[in-house]
Amino acid sequence: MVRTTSYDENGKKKGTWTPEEDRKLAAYVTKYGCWNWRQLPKHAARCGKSCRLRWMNYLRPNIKRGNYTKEEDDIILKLHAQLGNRWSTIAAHLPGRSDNEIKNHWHTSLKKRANYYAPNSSDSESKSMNEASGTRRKSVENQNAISPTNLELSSQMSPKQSSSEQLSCYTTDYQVIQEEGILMENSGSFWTEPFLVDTSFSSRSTDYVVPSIDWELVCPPSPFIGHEFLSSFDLDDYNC
DNA sequence: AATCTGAGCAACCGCACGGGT
DNA sequence: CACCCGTGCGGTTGCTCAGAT
Repeated sequence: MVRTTSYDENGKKKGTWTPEEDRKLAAYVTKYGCWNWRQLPKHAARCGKSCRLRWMNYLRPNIKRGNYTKEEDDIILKLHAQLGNRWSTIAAHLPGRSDNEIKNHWHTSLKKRANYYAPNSSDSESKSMNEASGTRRKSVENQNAISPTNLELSSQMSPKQSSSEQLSCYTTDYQVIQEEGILMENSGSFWTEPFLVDTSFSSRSTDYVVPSIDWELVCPPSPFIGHEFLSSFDLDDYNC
C-alpha cells in the first residue's frame, strides 16, 4: 500500500505522499493550475510526473474513491470490451474516476467478472487489446466519436489537455470540499478561468505568466502555507 | 498465536506521442 | 526534416491488510 520513502538520483523524493505534501501540492495547483507540471520540479521536492499523478488520482476536485456502483461497473465492462486497456478513455466516461483507479478496479474485481460472464473473454480481451494496441494516442478522433462530450468540450480546452483531463478538469459545477484543512474552497469557475484567460499558453514557454486571478479569493492565507511550506517545498516565490 | 497467501491499491517506470526549435 | 523535451498513458511493482490455514 505505502511505499517507503526514498530519493532518486536528482534528489527528488519518492514513495508515499504525506498529508502535508498533499496540502502543498493542492495549494500549488490551486495557484498555477493543473496543466503546469513542468514548472513544479524547479521548486518541489518531487518530480512533476509524480505530482501530476498524485493530483490526478487523489487530490483532484470531485474525485470519487472506492464504492463502484453497478452502473459504473457496467460502463467499465462495456467500454473495456470496446476499447481494451485504454483506461484514460474509459476514465473520461466516468466523472470523478481516475484511469489508475479504474485500472486497479479492473484488475482486482471486474476482470474476474468479465471472465465469468464471457468464458472466451481471454480471446475477446486479447482481441480488443490488439485492436487497441498500436492505436494508442493516435485515435483522438475515435475517442471523440465514442464520446460526444469530448467534442463538446474540446473547443473550450487548452490544446495540451488530453480527453480525460478535459473532462476531469473542466467541470461545469466545480466544487472543492474542505477536508482536513486541505485547500478546498468553493470557487465556482476557478478551474475554468486559467483556460479562458490563458488561451495562448505554450507548454514549452518558460516565461509563463500566471493568469490574473484574484488569488486571495482562490487561495486565502492559511496555516499550512507558511514558513514550513516554503522551506520544505522551496517555493521561495510562492506568496499564496 | 504464528504464518501464509491473495486481494487491493498507491506509486513508479518506461515508452510513445506531440510540439517546439 | 531531424532532434529534443515535456507530457500522458499503460504496465508493473511494492507494500499493507484481511482472511485462511
